[in-house]
Amino acid sequence: MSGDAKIIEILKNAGLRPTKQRICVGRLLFTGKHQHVSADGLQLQIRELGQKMALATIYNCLHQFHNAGLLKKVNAVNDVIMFDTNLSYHHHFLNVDTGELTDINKEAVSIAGLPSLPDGFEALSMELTIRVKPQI
Amino acid sequence: MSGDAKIIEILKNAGLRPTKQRICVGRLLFTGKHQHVSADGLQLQIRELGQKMALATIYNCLHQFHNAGLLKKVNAVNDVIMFDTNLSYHHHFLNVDTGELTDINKEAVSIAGLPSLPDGFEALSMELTIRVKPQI
DNA sequence: GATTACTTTAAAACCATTCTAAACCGATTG
DNA sequence: CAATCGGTTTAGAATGGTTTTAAAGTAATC
Repeated sequence: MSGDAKIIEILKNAGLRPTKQRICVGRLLFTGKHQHVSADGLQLQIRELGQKMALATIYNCLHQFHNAGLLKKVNAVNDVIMFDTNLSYHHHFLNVDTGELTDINKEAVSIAGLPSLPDGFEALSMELTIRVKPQI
Repeated sequence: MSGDAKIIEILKNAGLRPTKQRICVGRLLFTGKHQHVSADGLQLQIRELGQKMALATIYNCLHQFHNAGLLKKVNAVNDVIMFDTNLSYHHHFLNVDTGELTDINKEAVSIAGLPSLPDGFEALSMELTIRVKPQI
């Protein structure tokens, strides 16, 4: 697989051994197209490729990728942890029926006049979530 | 308990029978001071009062109060569902270490230029979450 | 090629939440 | 007052996403 070279490069740069499993997950995630994934959803994708991987391994991968700064963690929705391959500052529509997330470009929203932080705290990130549901 | 009259009134207006348990939880929640609570945290408070209540009952209460519009549901944090007695539109600081939420007055932030919703969807609510952590 | 350190895995454990089915009110009626 | 009837509470079991464990497997190093 020629495409794997790029994935292996990404993993090495992140200080992660390019194992078979991490390459497999990386191939699904680092496609250039942003996406929101859960461990469970990934396992389904992997199954569809005719492969199999322990759920624990997928969780490991996702957390390692996250710690390495390759993924963003999105607030849990419906009890499921979601990861985002879009690392840039942006916001989300949240479909409350399905838990599906859709990116909102940061240019589409302007947030002004931020409040001062509580004493002794520093801000890590900020995210606007707009809860939506299908019209009846 | 004279203070209970007000709670019973709230429950009746919401179409809920004023049972011992719902009054107990209501007394803790509808104090006039806004707060963020979880089922588990409430059970601790109740224990400290020398009383006891099944966790399932507390969950029931919280969901019934929420359905009746007496509580807002806040996005789960650290796998725990949080309810907010502050029903007005506002935002939150989220202490990522503890999961603790702090209100941000809506006046403190101005959000402009909202994006158009996906086709066929309607917006339910919107919330800005600023993740913070204690400075080292 | 052997050693060492890290990875993966299946299975068990965990833990917040929900479900179940039985006991328990509390109001209403005869 | 007793019988009844609907909603309510409860302990305990079940659920389901996530994490841990300990053993087997694999990659890197010498």
